[in-house]
Amino acid sequence: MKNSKPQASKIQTLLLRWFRANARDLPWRRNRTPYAVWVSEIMLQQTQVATVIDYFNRFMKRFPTVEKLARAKQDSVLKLWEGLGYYSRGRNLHKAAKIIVADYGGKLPDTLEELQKIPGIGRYSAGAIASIAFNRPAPILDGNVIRVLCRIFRLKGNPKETATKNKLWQLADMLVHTKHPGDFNEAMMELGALVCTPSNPSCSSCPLNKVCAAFKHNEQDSLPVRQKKTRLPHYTIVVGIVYKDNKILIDKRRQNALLGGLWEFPGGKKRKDESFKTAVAREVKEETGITIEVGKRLCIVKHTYSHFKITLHAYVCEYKNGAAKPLACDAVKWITPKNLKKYPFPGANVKIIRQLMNAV
DNA sequence: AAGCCGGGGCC
DNA sequence: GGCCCAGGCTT
Repeated sequence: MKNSKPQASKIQTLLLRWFRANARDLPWRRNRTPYAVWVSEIMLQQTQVATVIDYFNRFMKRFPTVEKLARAKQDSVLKLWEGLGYYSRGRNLHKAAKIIVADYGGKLPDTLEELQKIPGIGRYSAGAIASIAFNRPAPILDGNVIRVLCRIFRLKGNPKETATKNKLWQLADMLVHTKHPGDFNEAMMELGALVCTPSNPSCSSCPLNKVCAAFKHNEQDSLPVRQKKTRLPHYTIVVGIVYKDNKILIDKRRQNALLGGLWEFPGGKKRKDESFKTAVAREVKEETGITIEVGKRLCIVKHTYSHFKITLHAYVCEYKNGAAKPLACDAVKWITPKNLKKYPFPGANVKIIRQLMNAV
């Protein structure tokens, strides 16, 4: 580590020069207000730039200020988040907007410590907002920076482990440019996204190839080290499209559950010892209390999450009796088919809705 | 420290 | 089909 200090200014100079010539024109770089930086950083958590752009533009158009966001209904916020994933980000962003208006006079705090008290803002996002929006010399460490640092310094520890992560934070802190911290941090991420990519990095055109220890030893393809893969479990899910007087029953998932706050068709895991139709009737009864008659299967939908896979079997059903109540969910509602698009649904349910519209 | 939380881009 | 992504929260 003793030799890395003298390299810091060289790395800074090379990287900033490269960034000024190669930075992408991104919506959140047009007008770097703290609010815009904050929204973009939350959306960009574990989500690629290309995916975020349209969501960011729609969100900023609908909620141009923190006050507008604070006054919004959660359904409106989640509707704009539909399809983006990690919905706790949307819920926390909304919750945080209310806190910022109520406790911070409508202005985002400008220190690392205060920023990390805001829901949804951790060490990375606090550093990103502090450096990019407020020009404070705070380090950041995201997937891109981890990869760049592991290669430049030829770090062979597992980045998932705390000891390695601490070393990386230390390096990021040592390197961050005092006068241009935001540009430097963005440059590190930009390099990771465009040049120092996970596979087939463009080392020959990298501005840092002269100072990169991994490149020197031709180890850029094996760093950072990654851990072993595990097989994803698979579940069979049944759902009911329950009709009553040309209306369909939907329920709102519990806030802290997977896909919390989103609406869905009632259903759940099929047991091994029961038929599909029995499973649909049982799940709908357990969730909403009503009795139904299960009709024909509408479609089969496959969907992969981070930690498991599901195959969804959707059945068209007819309401029989009982009053729908939110027994295992936060709310239930009978809505007309054309109102389906007004509610936020998980991706797998959107696939079903698409099939439903095609069938009509 | 480990598990949980989505969906899409890319190879 | 697997890896990765401008991570944070909970236990």
